[in-house]
Amino acid sequence: MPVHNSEIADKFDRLADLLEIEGANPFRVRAYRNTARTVRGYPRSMSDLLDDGEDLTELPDIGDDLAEKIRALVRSGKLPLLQEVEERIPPALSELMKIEGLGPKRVRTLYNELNIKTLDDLKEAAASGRIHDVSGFGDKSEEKIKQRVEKFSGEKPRTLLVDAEEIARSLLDYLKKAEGIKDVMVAGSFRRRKETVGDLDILITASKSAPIMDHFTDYDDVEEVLSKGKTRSTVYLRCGMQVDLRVVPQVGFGAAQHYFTGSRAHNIAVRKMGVRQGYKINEYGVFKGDERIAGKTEKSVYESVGLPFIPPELRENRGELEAARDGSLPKLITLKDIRGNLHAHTTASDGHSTLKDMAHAAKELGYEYLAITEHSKSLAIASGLDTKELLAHLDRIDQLNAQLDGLVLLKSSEVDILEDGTLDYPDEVLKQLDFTVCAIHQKFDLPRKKQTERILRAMDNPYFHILAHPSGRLINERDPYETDLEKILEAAKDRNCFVELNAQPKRLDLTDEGCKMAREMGVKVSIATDAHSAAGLANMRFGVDQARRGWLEKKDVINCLPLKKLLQLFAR
DNA sequence: GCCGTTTTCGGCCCGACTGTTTTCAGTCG
Repeated sequence: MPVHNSEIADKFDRLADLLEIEGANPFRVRAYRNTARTVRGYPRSMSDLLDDGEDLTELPDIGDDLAEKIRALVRSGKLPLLQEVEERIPPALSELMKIEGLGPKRVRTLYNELNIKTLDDLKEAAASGRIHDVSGFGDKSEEKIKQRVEKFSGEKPRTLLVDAEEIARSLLDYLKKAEGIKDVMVAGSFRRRKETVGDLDILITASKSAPIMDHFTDYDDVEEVLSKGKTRSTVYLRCGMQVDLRVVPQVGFGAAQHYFTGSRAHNIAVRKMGVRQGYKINEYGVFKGDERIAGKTEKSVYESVGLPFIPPELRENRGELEAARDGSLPKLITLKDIRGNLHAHTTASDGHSTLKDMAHAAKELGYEYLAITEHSKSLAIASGLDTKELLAHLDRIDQLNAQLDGLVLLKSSEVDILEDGTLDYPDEVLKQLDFTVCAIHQKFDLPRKKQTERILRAMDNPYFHILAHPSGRLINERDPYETDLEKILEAAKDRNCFVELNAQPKRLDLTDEGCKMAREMGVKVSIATDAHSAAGLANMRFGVDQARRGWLEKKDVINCLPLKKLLQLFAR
């Protein structure tokens, strides 16, 4: 069983927590946290990289020492330094740091003064009123700890982008009614269009800030006000989401947008570039000494360090700064580039809209084509069609096509990839389709090697065209099944197959990193909604957002092609 | 612990808010 990147990252995070509590060199602590972040976000597993003989010191912020620690961890599952530290101080102290308002210093104090080692110890100490006497704590601290330890339920959940949009929309409508407000926008990972959002960062310019802050904390959905100041306030909404609101002067709005859009890693890298040129870049502008030299717009911030504007979706410090520097930023795909949708269901299998309604909805969106991809016979739970039903359905599609003007329905199917890698219809049926969308819907728990081979075998079938939702994950609900994406992409490249970026907000599968990998390997992507209703076709924009995060351009996406060219691609 | 168009040593992003202080440390993003 290979050690996953997430396990490696968790261990380094815990090591950083414990060392921080011990009072270790903060920069060394940061180095471990950087490692955790780098490893967690890396598209290939450390285990694979080592197997391929790659040099881990090529990764950002990883030097000889950390490369060796990762290597040992992958080989043995152990991080000896962490074990050493855990013998010195109680491992559960790192859990305590997850309580809002408790950082390394205060956790250390509570441990030294009251021998608090676990969440239960903390709960008990707060309940029995022992905390407010500790130096540096008081009545308010004790009361907050009491409340927060009560409500604490582990990791903070991240909200799906689609849900965050709904929350943000209501809040923004409300905020816009405040007196003296000029600009309002949501920054942060929301603006970077990340698949999930941790909290909302709202940025406002206004003539006066105090009325805005009052208006904000008066919002109906606010459950708790965490802090409230002149330029920044933070609240929890009833749904559990944290919202940070900042009021910034208009003259530095661009700098503020840049600062609060992040990502942190991107910002730090940009600021370092500024420092090298003798500038200070913060949320108020770009400064040379006391003189503001830029910051009205984001473009001016980038220009100050000699770069072109970088779209928010790329700001993850995954090579966008280097690309910007040598003029090779991708010209990212936009929703307008999409000419059709290659994955949709109707009432014939498990969809909720009729064939006709789906066709009309697609036409409304200005599409040239819509592929009808009902489930295949093995997927009984989704009313998969047997051969006879499929052929009858194809006839209905032909009939409707004869009546349609300006939109072509493509005859396809979401064909199950069976456990042995065969497809769920015989070839003589498959060849009657314009193309196929093939997917795994059962036996999610095969070992990685077997699951990968299953997909490769399926791709050997000349009627295989697009691998649908390549990982099978449902965000926050179901983990991806274990596969070797690089091998799959290699095979797709060899066999002229394609991978889907499923645009359902819960799937967004390929991931952004997966898109980037596909692009780099020369495998083209189909962005498709997997719509189960006419309304579901509108999810395309989430797919495009994710594609942009994955550096995809119009030319990387097959459903940006006109119909004739698209169909040529399917001739394997 | 990492890193280098000032550097193989000496830096490492930086400002707002809170609570407990009595001038600021701790936390957070």
